Amino acid sequence: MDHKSSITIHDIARELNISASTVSRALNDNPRISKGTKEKIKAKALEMGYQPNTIASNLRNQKTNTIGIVVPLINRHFFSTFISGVEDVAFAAGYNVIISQSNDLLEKEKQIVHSLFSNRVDGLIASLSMQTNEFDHFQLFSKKDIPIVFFDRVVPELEAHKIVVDDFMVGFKATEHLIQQGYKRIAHLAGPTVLHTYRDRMSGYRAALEKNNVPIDEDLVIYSRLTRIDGQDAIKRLMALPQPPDAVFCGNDTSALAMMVYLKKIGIKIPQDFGLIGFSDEPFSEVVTPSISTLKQPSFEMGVKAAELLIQEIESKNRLAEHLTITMPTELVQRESSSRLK
Amino acid sequence: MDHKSSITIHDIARELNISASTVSRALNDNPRISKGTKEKIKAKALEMGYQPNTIASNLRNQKTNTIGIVVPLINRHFFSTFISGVEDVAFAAGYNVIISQSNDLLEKEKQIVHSLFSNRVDGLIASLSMQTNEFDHFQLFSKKDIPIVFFDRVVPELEAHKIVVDDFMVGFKATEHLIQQGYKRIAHLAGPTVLHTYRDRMSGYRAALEKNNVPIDEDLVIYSRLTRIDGQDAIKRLMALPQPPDAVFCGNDTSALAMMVYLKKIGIKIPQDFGLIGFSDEPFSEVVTPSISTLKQPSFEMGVKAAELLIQEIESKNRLAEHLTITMPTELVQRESSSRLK
DNA sequence: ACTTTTTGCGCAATCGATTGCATCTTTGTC
DNA sequence: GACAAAGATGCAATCGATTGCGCAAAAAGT
Repeated sequence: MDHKSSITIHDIARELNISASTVSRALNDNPRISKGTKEKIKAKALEMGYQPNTIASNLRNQKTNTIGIVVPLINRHFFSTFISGVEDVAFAAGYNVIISQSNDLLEKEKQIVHSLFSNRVDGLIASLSMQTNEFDHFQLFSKKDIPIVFFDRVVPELEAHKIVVDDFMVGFKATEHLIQQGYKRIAHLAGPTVLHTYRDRMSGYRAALEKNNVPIDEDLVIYSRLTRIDGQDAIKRLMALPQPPDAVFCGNDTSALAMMVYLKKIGIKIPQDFGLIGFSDEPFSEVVTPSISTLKQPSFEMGVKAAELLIQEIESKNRLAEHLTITMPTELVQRESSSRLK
Repeated sequence: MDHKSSITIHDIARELNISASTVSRALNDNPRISKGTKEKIKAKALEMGYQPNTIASNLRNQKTNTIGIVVPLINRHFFSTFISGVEDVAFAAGYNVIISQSNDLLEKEKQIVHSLFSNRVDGLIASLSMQTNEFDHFQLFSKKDIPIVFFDRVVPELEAHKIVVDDFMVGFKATEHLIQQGYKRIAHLAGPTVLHTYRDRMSGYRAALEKNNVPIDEDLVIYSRLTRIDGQDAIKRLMALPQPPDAVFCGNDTSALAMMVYLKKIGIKIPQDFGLIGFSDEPFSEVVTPSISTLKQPSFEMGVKAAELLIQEIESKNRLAEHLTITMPTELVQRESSSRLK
């Protein structure tokens, strides 16, 4: 009772005294098999508890019905929500999803991408690691014409489909909102500018200032990795300036929260004395006190879109000639931390 | 330029005028191949950009190096953190992770489990859906001796390994903590009692009350699904009682937060007039005001343990006769919402 | 010089499902 | 009744990597 070799179509065939081909065709509802035989076979399959071996089928069909996902870290609200969206669509379309996290390490990302390739995923959805500055590993896929969809962290160099938000507008809207609320000296905590995302947001920030005739002060722009510590360090530095800012547009909500905690501690009133706005609408942003204004990106929908696009590409015989870039809308969520005007 | 059939070991063999067997053995560092030949082959493989076809290998080896995960929803802090832990260990051990979400639907869970089986995952890690009250679909695995590790939502009926927290102690510690802080009428917002988890926590709650000679009042126990709405409804009901409680142990942090928001709104002071403690230490619990006391479960470590146990089972020739139940420690995180004593 | 052992490698089957082509039946038509 | 056209099913190759067994050549032993 240990040699539980699964039952195969051959076992069914033997029982019924027919050929395995017929069983295979019957199970796949091939019109060449008569109705009667089909029923007999299906009944037998059920009776014997037959479970198809997807591996064998995959090998023969050169298709795995599997999508690979690469993200820096699964355990982050944006990514897990995105993945949730992908999984929903993928499941409905009959695809499995293999997930790997790069931990923001280029080396691990490379390994993962190779592994996913060897596993012959039908398509790939990826957000680059923080370290990623070369892209050869993705060529594996493009060379074999396996579709890729990048999202979030993307680079223009990549010839592939992309799902992004309009980062320029993010920076612009956030900054202009602060201006409209009457803040005068608006700082910006930026992310690593190797990433386009952050460069664009910064451009938006500058553009909003310029448009509203607010002089740009380079002291008010700080570059970091947007962690909690970074936020704390940044706000300390900013408040230590001869002319400290009275508002900050933070590259994410995490750093905005860190700033808020510090400002509260040193007795600065938010939003009366100081305005804060973040990005991405983390779950905590709504429930902290004061609640944090932010720009919400449609994480789940981005995952849905990514999966839809990828699957469409996988299943269409003639691939899109152009590489699509889908820009998803962001939404300003005004909360207490930036609501100085009534 | 469209028939980009991958290069196989046969292609390498042809180029080198040797047999495919030799190539296979060389690539796998089989001692039967001479050093010189190995080097020649590996060099050629690299030159030709050979990428092994894992599918083919899997089929032949009857092993996929893949672990299946089933969770209700990826996009939930506990689950995504758990998965992150699994992925870490799995990757290091050379396993891929296929993730599916049941959306708390029994039907979807069944489909997923079948699909993962057909994909011949080497092992399964699962948390049951809220609806799950039958377990035949898991028999597929046990019958073929494929190891399963359940976590979080488990049921005693299942003959499989389990990773859990000591829910009784959770309830007990939370309740006793409130008692020690001087609260007198302690309510409990419980989850669906079909799940053992919640039954055990309730037992802990009752035990703590009994031990401290606090009479148990059934009006103070409310059953729900622990959503935000549930929390809000529950606290309204509780506060409308002739003798409302002065503290609540909530089945999770989400409902605790909902309660807090309501209590603040109606002007009740936390923790002076009312104590709150939740469960699971959501990211927001630390940063809301007042911060929410809670019991922290080691999500990531649970994932690590689950993966380690599963992989060990997969790779050991003789399986453990016994089914292990690993109980992970929880930690009381005392924060403002329950800190009445200085 | 002859046998035994070791070393290095190839043949062919295997994993389980799929499918082009061939074969055999049945039905239909004149 | 003869022959074509469907209709139903089987044969055998295929997907790509792995491996037990066998064979030949080289090395070691007597």
